[in-house]
Amino acid sequence: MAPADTKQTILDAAEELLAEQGYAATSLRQLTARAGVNLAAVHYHFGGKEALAKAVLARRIAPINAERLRRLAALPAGNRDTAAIVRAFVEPPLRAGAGGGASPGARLCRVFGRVMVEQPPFLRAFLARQFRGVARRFEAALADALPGLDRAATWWRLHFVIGAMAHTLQNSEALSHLTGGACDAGDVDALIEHLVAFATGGLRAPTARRRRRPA
Amino acid sequence: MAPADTKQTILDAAEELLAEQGYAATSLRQLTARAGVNLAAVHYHFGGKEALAKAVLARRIAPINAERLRRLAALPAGNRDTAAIVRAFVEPPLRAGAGGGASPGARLCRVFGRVMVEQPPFLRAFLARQFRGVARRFEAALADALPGLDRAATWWRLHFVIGAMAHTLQNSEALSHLTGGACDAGDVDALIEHLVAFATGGLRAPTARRRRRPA
DNA sequence: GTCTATATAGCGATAGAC
DNA sequence: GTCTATCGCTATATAGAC
Repeated sequence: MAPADTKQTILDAAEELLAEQGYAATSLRQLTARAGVNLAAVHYHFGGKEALAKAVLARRIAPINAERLRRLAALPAGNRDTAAIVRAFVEPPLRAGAGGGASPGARLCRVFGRVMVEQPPFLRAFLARQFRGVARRFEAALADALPGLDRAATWWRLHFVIGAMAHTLQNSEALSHLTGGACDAGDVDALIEHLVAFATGGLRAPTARRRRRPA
Repeated sequence: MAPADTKQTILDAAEELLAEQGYAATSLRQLTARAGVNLAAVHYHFGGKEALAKAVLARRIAPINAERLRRLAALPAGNRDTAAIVRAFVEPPLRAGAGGGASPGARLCRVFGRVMVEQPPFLRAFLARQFRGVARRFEAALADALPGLDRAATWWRLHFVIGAMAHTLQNSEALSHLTGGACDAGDVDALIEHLVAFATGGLRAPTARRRRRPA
């Protein structure tokens, strides 16, 4: 096997297993067995398990976030179209790796949803650094498009959109099964339209007045 | 230590660690050290690590789902108040264990959000069984309240609400930090109002027409 | 019911031959 | 760059004394 291939093979297998099982539950032995490479190759090429996980994430996150910012910047100045902002935010990760639009791509990008919720301690700072700038820019764009919303509400709602997206990246196949196929996890286009419609409606919702605490 | 106390102590420590680290990353040694009990006591009282995890989850999920169904049943017949349905769904888990409403309770119920996304293989069937009935009843209630929505859209949107809730259970402290305290994860009342307003707006949003695939 | 001691297995990581 | 062999450690689980 050519040297460059080994590194890519390890990255691909790691991405697959991280998406399926998460970081803690995936062992390097299982990974190298599936990839058909030697155990020591992981340490030679990446330095260890933690560094490998960061490499897997960086390979996907960087282009996704670049694409998000590119789409956000392409919106007209003074944009008030909330749906367009949502679309710029959720479409790049949902389409990541989905070259064919079918399930193999869906599996590839699930690692994204997985690590967003697992967050092993050593990844927390790494992930926060990767996403903080993008979150700030989208929050600002949403605040401009929705001037009636105070900042706390804007942040909370962006947080909810991220949650809906992450949960979908992670669990949409279970929903396909539960609904007997009525919700098709492989239909990325339909999924995106459903999510954009829902998120836009949620972001535009009137702010609730504070309720009294129930007794 | 009295016998009954040992079992409870183990459950409490397990819940805490599962919430913080997840299933795979938590070892029985770490758990028993924190609980101040012997390693063998876990196997004596529960039979093993997997059975312990199921016991931790069942202790919280059963009363939460019972309370959800109780609140749903308490709504008037022919109910069209989407917000009331959402509230019946999200308030029990968000308030679970939050006796004081402060952060210790928030920590207790995070295990809920954690396992909803981690899903070790042996828990998948267990969790599906715990939640399937509740999900079906709430989907039916939403379909009644929102007759303009087709079934696939109703299921997708319920799925998004679950995602927003799970992500919040799991990560709201990170949001507190990111916003410099403007979003206070310890303020359960405010959180619930934000989530209910967002989810209701998302559920009521007009269904998107199908877009053409981008080139 | 609680403890010590241990069985059995798997882990990440590394040294050193090739 | 790739391999074998292994170190040092931790994991879950259990046997058996008390």
